[in-house]
This record gives sequence, C-alpha cells and structure tokens, in this order.
Amino acid sequence: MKESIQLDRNFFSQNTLSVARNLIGMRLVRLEAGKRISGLIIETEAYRGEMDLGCHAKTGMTQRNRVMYGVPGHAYIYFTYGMHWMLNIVTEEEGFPAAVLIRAIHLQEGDDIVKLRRGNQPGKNWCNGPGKICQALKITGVFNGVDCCESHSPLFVESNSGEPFLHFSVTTSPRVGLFKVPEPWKSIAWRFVARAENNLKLN
DNA sequence: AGCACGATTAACT
DNA sequence: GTTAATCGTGCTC
Repeated sequence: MKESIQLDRNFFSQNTLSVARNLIGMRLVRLEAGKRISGLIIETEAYRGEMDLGCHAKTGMTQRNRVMYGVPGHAYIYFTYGMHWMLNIVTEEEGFPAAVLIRAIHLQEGDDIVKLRRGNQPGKNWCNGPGKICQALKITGVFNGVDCCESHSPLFVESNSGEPFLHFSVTTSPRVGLFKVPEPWKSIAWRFVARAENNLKLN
C-alpha cells in the first residue's frame, strides 16, 4: 500500500544533480496554521560548489549563503531583486556548499489560500516561478535554515512510498537568469523541467 | 553595482 | 495565443 512519506536526509545528501532530477514529481508541502498547501515539483535547478560560478557559494562562505554549507535537507532561503524570496534545499555532505532551487510546482492542496495571495493572476501563473511559489506558500526568510527532514517541519517534501507521485519525463536546459556568469556555468544544463504531458493539466 | 524575478506592456502570429 | 523588452525594489558584497 502506497503512502506519503517525508523525504529524509539521506535523499538530500546525494549528489545535487541527482537530487534536483529526483525531486521532479515529489510533493512540496507547506504547513501553515495546521493547513496543508502543497504541489508537485515540476522544475528545479542545481547549484553546486564554490567552483560553480552561478552558485552563491562562488565567493566562499558569507552571512547570506552559510546554510548552504551546512547539513543537507535544510532550507536555504534568500531575498533578491528587492522583492522576491527564493526557496532552495541544501544537498550533499555538510561543508560542501550546494542546493536545489525549487522553481515551479503544480498546486494540489490549499488553492483557496493561494488564491488570496495570487488571485490577481490567472491560475496558471500562481506557482510557475521561484518567487511566485514563495509568495503563494508564504515562504520568507524566517524559514531560512529550517530542517525539512524534521517531523512537524513547516516545510518539507513528500514521496509516494519513495517514488514520485507522477513519473514525468524530464528535460534539461541551462539555468535561468545567469546573465553575467562565465561559461561553462552559464550554459551547463543543470535545470530540470517536467514535460507538460502525462495529461497533467497545468491549469 | 549587481542581482538564481515578476508584472506589465507592446509587438508579434 | 505567444515572445521580447522594461524596470521596480532593497539587500549583499
């Protein structure tokens, strides 16, 4: 019998590219005032190590990026462009800075709450960007560093008995928004996107 | 100074 | 219906 199981630290301690790929089809869950807001992860990006010049860790440890150097499975959340929060989950072994950026989800629960925050936009635009997810699920810097592998965490990821809830076919492409980043990092295909087939109506 | 972005607008097909 | 261009915003380094 299949059941929803919270992803554990072992999952996130794997290579960042594997984690980014394997998160596709898993379910991101936000517990807010006892209610669940959740959705299937359909787009991620890998950021891996100080040598990756697209990664925040390229300058070494700073106040902002220090949780990326910590224990895998923790949330690395930062603020950018003056208005947007971004959600990442830390990967690989402690001391090696790496994380997966959650870029898009397909909403499954809590659409009544999300509508209050994103209702000024059509439903297809509610969670199809990293800043939009954080607005929809009310994820802000107060969750920076929370352990997504702890029980009763306000933020975690579920599998379907260790499997994704949907087996998407996945395409890769360069990461988004790295304008001034040198090659090969600018073009390396570390972005993972679920293909919009599988009769999954993206609203 | 430079962002791991999003909403709007303006051109397209 | 889509794609391209623009720029607000405030925090980090």
